Amino acid sequence: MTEAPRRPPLAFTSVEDIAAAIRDRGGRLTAARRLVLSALFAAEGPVSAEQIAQGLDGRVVPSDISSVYRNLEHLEGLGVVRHMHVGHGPGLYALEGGTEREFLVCERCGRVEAVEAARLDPVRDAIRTSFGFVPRFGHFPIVGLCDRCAADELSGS
Amino acid sequence: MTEAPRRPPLAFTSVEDIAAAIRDRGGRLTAARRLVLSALFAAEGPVSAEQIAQGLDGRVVPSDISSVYRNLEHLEGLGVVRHMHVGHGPGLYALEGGTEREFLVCERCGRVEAVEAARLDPVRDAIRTSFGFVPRFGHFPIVGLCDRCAADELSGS
DNA sequence: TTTTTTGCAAAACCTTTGCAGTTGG
DNA sequence: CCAACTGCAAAGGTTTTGCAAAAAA
Repeated sequence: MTEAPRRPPLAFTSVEDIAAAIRDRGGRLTAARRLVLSALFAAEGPVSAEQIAQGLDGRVVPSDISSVYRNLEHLEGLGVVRHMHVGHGPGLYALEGGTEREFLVCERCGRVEAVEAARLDPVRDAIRTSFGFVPRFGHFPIVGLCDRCAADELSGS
Repeated sequence: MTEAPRRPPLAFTSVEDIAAAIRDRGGRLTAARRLVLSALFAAEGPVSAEQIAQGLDGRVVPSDISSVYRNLEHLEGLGVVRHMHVGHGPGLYALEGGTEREFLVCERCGRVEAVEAARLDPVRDAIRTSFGFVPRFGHFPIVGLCDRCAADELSGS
């Protein structure tokens, strides 16, 4: 036994694809919900609720922030979305892609790098073996210095 | 070369011990500042600014929360204190002890386990080798399940 | 005496909640 | 039609800031 069971990846690829999942659970595909989903599809990485509400710099229609929060929460319950906390700012939301991903967050430049979850297996194993502790990087990702910033830090800063 | 240089541990053992460090930088050892320090010495683990302001359940004198925040920030600048973020709640503050410590935070029961920083070297190495990313667990510790909660989770939940 | 620090109040920031009205199915 | 949802406004929790009064050196 080396790895804990990993939940099956959900491979949603479009808003319509998600519609069924929403209705299956008694939910409704409203305009506001559609909007949150299209924002998440339009975003290239994890984004804040406020970025979504403001329309992602013109890429989608702006909307009410409390509805955005409620919809993100709803979609998270469906397994379609997840959120994580990086640094001092607001939480960041992303679609749960078809592939299991974890994130490495640079605390210096803010870059958020997605990595295949499986590539962190040795790391999880090392921590479990040494401390009897099972790390979960999904909600509170690994924070540190990306390659560029690590290099900068060694020289001048 | 396997490890990044680690900042020299500061081995403050009492409030008076820290007084010199404060004055060296033009700071003053006021009653409010003394109070924050004694709260940190009295605490058995990382505590929130509000816990300190409220007097740590009667163990120290209560004080104004904005002064607590300002003093924690000041002491952090001196290298005497550090803070970390665990879960959704307020930030937690602790004295920078003589030994380098990192923390493992259980996202289920809230337990904060201190571990010797050196014991995480293999973990840091693995991440740096695989991703060219230098993790720093000081400010955003490793979150997951402690041994007890991991066991519970496997059985009933 | 001079500069730092305090205590209070108010604001800022992120997120949640109450509610009357709207809408999807 | 009716439960689910919306938009607005208000509140909640954490942290920061402005400012006149107090205190350390």
